[in-house]
Amino acid sequence: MSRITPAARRALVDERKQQILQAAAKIFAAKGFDRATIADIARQAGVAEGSIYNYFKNKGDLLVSIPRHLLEPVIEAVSAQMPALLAATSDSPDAMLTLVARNVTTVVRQNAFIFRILLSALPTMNAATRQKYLNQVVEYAIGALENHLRAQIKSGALRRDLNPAIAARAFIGMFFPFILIREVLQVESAEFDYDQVIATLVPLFLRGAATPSGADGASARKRNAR
Amino acid sequence: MSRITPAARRALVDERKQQILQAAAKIFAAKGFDRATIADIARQAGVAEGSIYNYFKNKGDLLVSIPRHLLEPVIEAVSAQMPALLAATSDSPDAMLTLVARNVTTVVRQNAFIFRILLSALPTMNAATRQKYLNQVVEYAIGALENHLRAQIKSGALRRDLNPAIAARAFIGMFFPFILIREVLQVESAEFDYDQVIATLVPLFLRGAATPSGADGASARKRNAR
Amino acid sequence: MSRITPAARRALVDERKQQILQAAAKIFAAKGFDRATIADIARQAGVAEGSIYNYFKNKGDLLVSIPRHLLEPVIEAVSAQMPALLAATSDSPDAMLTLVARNVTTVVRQNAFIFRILLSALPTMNAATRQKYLNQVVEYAIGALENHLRAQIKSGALRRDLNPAIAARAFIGMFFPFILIREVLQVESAEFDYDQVIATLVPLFLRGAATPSGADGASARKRNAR
Amino acid sequence: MSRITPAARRALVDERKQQILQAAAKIFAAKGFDRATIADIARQAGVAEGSIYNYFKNKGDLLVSIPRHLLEPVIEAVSAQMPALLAATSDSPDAMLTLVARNVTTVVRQNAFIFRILLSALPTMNAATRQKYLNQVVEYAIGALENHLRAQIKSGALRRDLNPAIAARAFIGMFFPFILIREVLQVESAEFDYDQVIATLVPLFLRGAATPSGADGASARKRNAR
DNA sequence: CATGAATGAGCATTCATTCAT
DNA sequence: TATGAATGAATGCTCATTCAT
Repeated sequence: MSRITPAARRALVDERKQQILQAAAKIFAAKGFDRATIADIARQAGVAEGSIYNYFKNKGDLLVSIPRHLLEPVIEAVSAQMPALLAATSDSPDAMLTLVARNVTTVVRQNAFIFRILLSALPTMNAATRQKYLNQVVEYAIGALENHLRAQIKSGALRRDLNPAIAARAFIGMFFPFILIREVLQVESAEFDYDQVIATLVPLFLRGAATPSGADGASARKRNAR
Repeated sequence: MSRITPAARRALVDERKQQILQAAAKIFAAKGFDRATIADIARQAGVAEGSIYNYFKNKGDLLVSIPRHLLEPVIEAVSAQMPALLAATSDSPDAMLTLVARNVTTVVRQNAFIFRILLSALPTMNAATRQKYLNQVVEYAIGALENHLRAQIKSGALRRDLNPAIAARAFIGMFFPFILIREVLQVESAEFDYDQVIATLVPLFLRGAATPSGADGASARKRNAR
Repeated sequence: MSRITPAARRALVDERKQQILQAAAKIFAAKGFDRATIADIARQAGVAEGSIYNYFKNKGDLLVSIPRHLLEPVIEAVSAQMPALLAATSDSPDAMLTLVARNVTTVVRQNAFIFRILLSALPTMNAATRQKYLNQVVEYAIGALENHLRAQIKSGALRRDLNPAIAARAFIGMFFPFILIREVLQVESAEFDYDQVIATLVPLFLRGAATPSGADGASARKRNAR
Repeated sequence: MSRITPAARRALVDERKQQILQAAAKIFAAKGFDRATIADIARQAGVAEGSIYNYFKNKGDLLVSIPRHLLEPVIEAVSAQMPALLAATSDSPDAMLTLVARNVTTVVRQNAFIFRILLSALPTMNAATRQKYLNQVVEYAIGALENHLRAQIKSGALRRDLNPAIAARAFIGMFFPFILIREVLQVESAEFDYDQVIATLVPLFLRGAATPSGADGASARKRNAR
C-alpha cells in the first residue's frame, strides 16, 4: 500500500514529530503545560488537532518527548565540543572556567524555554519522570565539568580536598540566581551583565578551589602554567 | 448590630483566612496551581467550597495571598534574627557564612512548598506579579547577606574589587543545585549531605573572596583581627 | 414579652416590609428578577440578607408581593380621583380623553419600573400568577375608562355599535408603542413628544368613536354640549 | 484537505446553527433567557452541551443570533409581500387596514415566542443592544404602514394634519392590549375575538383619520382633489 | 494518515437559603 | 428579631480525546 520505503516513512514521521514537538515546546514555555491547549499546539504546528494524536499518545506524551527530541541534540552538541574546548584551555584554569561559564549561560539562555517547561510541568510529573527529566537537563551539563575538575585535582592544580561533584555543581550554581531570574522567570532585573558576573565569579571560584601554595589565584595560575 | 466587636470579628476572619490559605498552600504545593481544585482546598480546609469565596475573591486571589500571609512571616523571622546572628559571628567570617548557609538551606527546606507553589504558578502570572513575587522571595533573603558582605569589604576583610551584590547572589546560588533539586523539584538524589556541602563551599567561597595576602581564611582572619 | 402592642408591632412589620419591597422593586426593575440577588436587595434596603427572610418566604415572595404593596396604592389613588376627573370633564369628550391619556401616560411613566419587573419576571411566573399580576396592572387602569365609555354610548354621544371594552383597550393601546418603547424598554427614541401624541390621537379616536351625525369631532362636541 | 467543499461545509454549519438556534429559541421562550440552561438547549437540540460552543461563542451569542436567524426571515417575508398587498387594496382604505391588522396579529401570534424571548432578555441587554433589537422588531413592522399612510395623506384620502409616524404606531398599538396579553404574556383572557376586534377598530381608526367632509374616504378624496 | 466536529467530564464561581449567635 | 457566615446545588464554559469521513 505504501509507496515509500519504510525508512523514508520513518524519516517523514520523525520530521512531523519534530514539527509538532517544536510547537508544543513553544506553547508550553509560553503558557505552562496546564494552560497550553492541544488547539494552541495544533495551530502553532499548522496541523489539525486530531493529527497530533497520530504521533503522540496524549498531551503528557508531548511533554515527556521534549527532552529526548529537543534537549538531547543540544546537550550532545555541547558535550561533543566541550572536551575540545576544555583541552584547548587546559593550561589556563581561568580561561577554561570562563569558557564553561560562557557556555552554560549561553546554552541556558538559548534553551531557557525548556527550563520553563520543566518548571511548569513539575506538578504533572511523577517522581520517576521528574528524575529522568532532571537527569537529562542537569547531569549532562555538569558531567563534563565534573570530570575536568577531577582531572585538575589529580594533576595538583586544584585542592586535593575538593569534592569535584560538589564543586562542579556549586560553580554552575553560582550563576543560577542570575540566569534563573532573567531567563527562566523572565523578570527584567537589568542590574547585572553576564560578562561582569563571569569576570567576578570565575576568579573567586578559582582562588577558592586552587591549591593553597600561592597567596592568590594569580600565583596559582602562574605556577600551574609552568 | 453584631454581637461581637469589630476587632474580634477581624481576628476571626484572619484566622479563617489562615486556615484556608494553609489548605490552599498544601494543595497547590502538592498538585500545582492549575491542577488544584477548589474542592480539594475546601476539603483540606474542612469548609464548604462556597465558603472560600467569603474570604477570597477567586482562586488566583488565594495564590497571591500566600506570600503575604505565609511567606512574609517566615521572611520577617529570618530577617529579624539575621542581624543578631551576623553580629555574633562577625569576627569569624567562615562561622558567619556557615551560619548563613545553614539558615538558607534550613529555611528553604522548611518552606520548599512555597517555592513549589511559586514555580507552579509562574505561567499564571503576568510580568508585574512575577516581579513582585520574586522581590519578596529573593531580595529579603539576599539583602542581609549583601549588606554584611559590603561591610566586610569596607573593613578590608574581603577584597575591594568584590561586587557585594554579585557575591551575595553567587554564594546563595552555590547551594541552589543541591537545594533546588532535592527540596523543590523533589528529586531524590541522596548523594549529598548538606553539612558536607556547606563545609566544602563556605571555605571555597571565603578563600575566593578574602583579601589576597594570607594563604587561607585563617590567616586572613588573624590579620584582620589586629 | 413584647413591649409594644400588637397593632404597633404590625405597623412596624409593615413598614419594614415596605422598605424591603421598595428596594426589591428598584433592583428587580434595574437588573431583572433573575439577575437581582438577595444581596443586592439587602444592600439597597440597608438590612442584612438574612433579615429579608424574616419578612418574606423567599425571593419569589418578594415578587408576588410587589403588586399588592406597591401597585395597589397607585391604582387606588388613580381610581379614586378618576371619577371626579371624568365627571368634571363629562361635557367635553375630548377634554375627558385628553385627561385620561395624560393620566395613563403619567402614571405609567412614574411606575414604569413595575412594568419592567413584570416583563422580567414573566418566565418565573405560572399562569395563575401572571393572570393575577396582569389583572392588577391592566384591568384597574382600564376599568374606569370602560365604564365611562359605556355611559357615553348610552347617552348617545358615542356610537351604539361601539364595544366599550374593545374601545377602552384600544384607546389605551394607541399609546403603548410610545410608552412601552421609551419608558419600559428604556430606548431613547426622542422622536415623539407625549403632548403631541396625545393631541393627535385623542381627536382621531374621538372622531372614530363619535356618533356619525356631524362631519367631525367639533360639531359632535358642540352637539354634545347642548 | 477537507473531503467536502467549503460551500458544502458552510451549508452544514448553517444547518447546525439553525438546529441549535431553534432549540434555544424554544427553551428561551418557555423558560426565559436566564432560567434556560445550556443543558436544556443541548437536550432539545439533540447535541452535546459542548457542541453548542462549536457554533456559538456563549449563551449570550445564542440570544443575539436569534433575531438575525429567526426573526429576519419572518420580517423579510412580511416586508416582501406587504407592498403587493397594500397595492392590491389601495382603493379601499378599510380593506387595506384590515389586511394590515390581520397581518400584524397573525405574524405576532405565530412568532410570539420571539417576543417572549426578547422581553425575557431585556435585563441582560445594554442600551445599545436593546435599541438594535427594537429597531429590527418594530421599525420593519411599522415602516411599510407608515409609508402607506404618508401616501394616503398626500393623495388627500387621509387628513393633512395627521402625523403618519404617530398614526402608524397608534394603529398597531390599538391591537397591543389584545395581542400582547394573550400571545406574549400568555394570559388567557378569552374575551375577545380577533376578527371582532379588527372589525371594530379598523373603521374607528379610519373614521378618525379620514378627511372630514364625506362619510367615507372616497368622497374625502374627491373633495380634496378640487 | 489528515481532518475537525462531537463529546462529556471537570471545574470555578454564584447565590438563595439556613441557622447559630 | 437582626445578623452575616456557611452551605452546596446549580450552571456556563473549557478542552483532551475520539472517530467518521
